Amino acid sequence: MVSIHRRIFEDIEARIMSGAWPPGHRIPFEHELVQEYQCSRMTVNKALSALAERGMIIRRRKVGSFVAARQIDRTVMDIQDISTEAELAGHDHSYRILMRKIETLDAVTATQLGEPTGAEILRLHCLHAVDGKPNALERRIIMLAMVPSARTEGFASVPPGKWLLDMVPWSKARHVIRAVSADAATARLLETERGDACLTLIRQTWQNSRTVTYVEIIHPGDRFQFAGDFHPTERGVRDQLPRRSAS
Amino acid sequence: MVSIHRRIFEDIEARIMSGAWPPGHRIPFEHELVQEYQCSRMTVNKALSALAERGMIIRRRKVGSFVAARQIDRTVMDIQDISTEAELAGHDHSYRILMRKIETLDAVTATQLGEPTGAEILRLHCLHAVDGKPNALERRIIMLAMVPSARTEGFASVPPGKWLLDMVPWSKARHVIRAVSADAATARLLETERGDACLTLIRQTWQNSRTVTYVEIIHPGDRFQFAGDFHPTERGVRDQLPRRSAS
DNA sequence: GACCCGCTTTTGTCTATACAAATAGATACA
DNA sequence: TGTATCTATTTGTATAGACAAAAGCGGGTC
Repeated sequence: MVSIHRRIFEDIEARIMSGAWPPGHRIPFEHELVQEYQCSRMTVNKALSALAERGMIIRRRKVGSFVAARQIDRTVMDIQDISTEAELAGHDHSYRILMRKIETLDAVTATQLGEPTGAEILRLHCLHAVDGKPNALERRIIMLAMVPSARTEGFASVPPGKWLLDMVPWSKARHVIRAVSADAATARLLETERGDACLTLIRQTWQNSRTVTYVEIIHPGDRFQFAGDFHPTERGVRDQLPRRSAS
Repeated sequence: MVSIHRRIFEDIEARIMSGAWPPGHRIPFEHELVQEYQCSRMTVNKALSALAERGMIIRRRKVGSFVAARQIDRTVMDIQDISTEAELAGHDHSYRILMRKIETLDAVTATQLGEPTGAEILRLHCLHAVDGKPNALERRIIMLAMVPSARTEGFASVPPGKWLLDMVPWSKARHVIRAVSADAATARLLETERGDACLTLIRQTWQNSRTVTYVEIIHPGDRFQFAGDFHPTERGVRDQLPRRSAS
């Protein structure tokens, strides 16, 4: 037994997804749907508001509701913690700390991070392995002002990524994915050849516009990829005017 | 002037984002918020339902509402059409068709795509340049059964990616990002060195579980990257039980 | 024509009320 | 002890009615 607003939502969603109602098509007015489904306007309103919130339709007073334009240009990527990912896939994960050093931010890195030069940081290098084979090299900077407890944490039993996630509240994250060639040191650690293509994920995490941590995770290109699905139901909200076509 | 349900939503969101209400923390009951905001329960319910829909909180009857566990593992990536992307950034975009051939699916590719061997396809190779410099090599397969009008389209003025987007309804897309080393032919076309790291985007688009198009877009690694932001407000919905801690 | 005013339509918000569904916890019972 | 049942609490859904806000449209005036 599904609720009425859910049924209205799904009926309309199905018509949009199938292409029966193309972008720009006018959705029936609330009072029309009230007639069709024999329910109150609040119920219809709830269904249409939910569709609008998901970006499937655009609503405008006095004008009506319209199927939103398609967007293929946004996709939701699963970018997980390495240990979590390995566990989910049923693989064995291990890691070891290669370097752990407290220092101050040099000018170049400071600019790159948008933080003041001289700020105290913890620099961590860490090698991850999945099923015994090197899978990722993690190079991390933790802002000690934001995470004072990192000063005494040895990360012996919990990897730094996971530890930080549980420890520190954050409000924004930015990811960048790059392809780079392995330099000699990286190749040696990842047990691959110098010059081989590597997939690098860079993640910077903020809390209230102050950096919490910055990390580069370098994966061997022959053992790693990122994947993401896009369903039109997840389309992002974007300002767009309804087309005046097909009604 | 913001609406009441919006204000409740934002107040709670702010407390979650700041870390004042950590994961597992119990949100006040609806009747408590009714008291606090001096409004009806429907209004409170709307705010809390919206928070639940966004995955910020978990609600359970007779138990209450709780701050959901943090998820950093999903990010929204902008993966745009090459020409659109260049235009947005104020650059000049051009392309030329390297190959355009109608053939039938061989067994290997058919399996890879999950389509029947022997299906008629249009195979397209296309080189994109931004500000005169090669920026991407596009290798595309279009299923002619799904897009019959592609048979006669020359793609002289509209690049295939854009043309398809406007032409064909689709219901699902899958993206994969990989790092690969350039082979000799690719390197020559992209004006880079053989063996250089390249960032490859693979996109397969379906309509009702039938493939519409499959494309590999190979970017030179020194001229390209993907970026995506994650805001906790956009966190995905996932089944999780409330923790019994902090109340 | 350009501009302003008021009418009408459509969506947005809110209330007070009602009952249903889920379920934790208490109670009765074998 | 374990199990079935009852009860109280909380969220989920729905209703009818009301007014507000946005905006297209037409009419009137200059």
